[in-house]
Amino acid sequence: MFAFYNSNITMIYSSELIKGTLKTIVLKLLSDNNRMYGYEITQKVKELTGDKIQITEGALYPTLHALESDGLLSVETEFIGKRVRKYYSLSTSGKQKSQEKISELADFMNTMKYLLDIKTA
Amino acid sequence: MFAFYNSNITMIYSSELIKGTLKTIVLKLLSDNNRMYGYEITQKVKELTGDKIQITEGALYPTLHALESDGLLSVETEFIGKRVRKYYSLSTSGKQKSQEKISELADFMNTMKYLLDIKTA
DNA sequence: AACTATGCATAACATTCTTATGTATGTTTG
DNA sequence: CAAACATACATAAGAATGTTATGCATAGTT
Repeated sequence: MFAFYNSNITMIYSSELIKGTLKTIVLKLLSDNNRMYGYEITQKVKELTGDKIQITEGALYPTLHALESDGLLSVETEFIGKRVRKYYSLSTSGKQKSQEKISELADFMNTMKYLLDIKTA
Repeated sequence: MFAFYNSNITMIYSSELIKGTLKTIVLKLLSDNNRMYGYEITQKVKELTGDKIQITEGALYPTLHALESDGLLSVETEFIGKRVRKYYSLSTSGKQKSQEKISELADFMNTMKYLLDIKTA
């Protein structure tokens, strides 16, 4: 057996950290890319994070559906050969929401950075 | 009615962001402070974050119990007058775990900062 | 006397993931 | 050319981890 199985050579973040950030990540990517489909989003995140963040399909697709039913995304279904592909893009309210969520997360991270760095002794 | 009800004058982060960071926050505070009790932790976090992060008791106490049963924390019960107070401090493995979780979160935040800032167009 | 703060605890519920499973097409490789 | 891998969607059961509500009790403030 290999002892490297759970090593940090490629550190994948413990899943709980991703929680709560997924919607923001999706909205951010869509605000930069006009339109994307689900599988593309998973690959883009992997690529941009050097495999550190891997979005599972079980998490992504329900999230996309939720964002859509909240009116933040619009969808266009296309066929590549016989295979379906669903392109998502931000609606007007989605663009606004996107900015809000990005700001909030950026602010939160500053706060967390402060919390982690300070010595409170 | 007041329109300021949900305003951002004092922006409290949407709760989903806190998820997954609570254990790390607790471990960090304990690594800086030798020993602390639950209520003190909630107040310290409020103070350090300018009320932006408010840890609820319903989240904190179960978390402290979980960290304790994982052997990361040890407890000393004291009485202030007639009122009980439970002081928590890091065990040896808790100190190690604390460092790991802090590193992971710091790394995660760098990754997220990159993800949020970059333009992928 | 009433209200607020300190200090613990737990239970019902909600949210949001993971893991597993399902279906189907397209591409690469031994 | 068969098997394996990659692309592409979807959903359901279960786990994890919060919120909200409630409960109890003591201490301080108005």
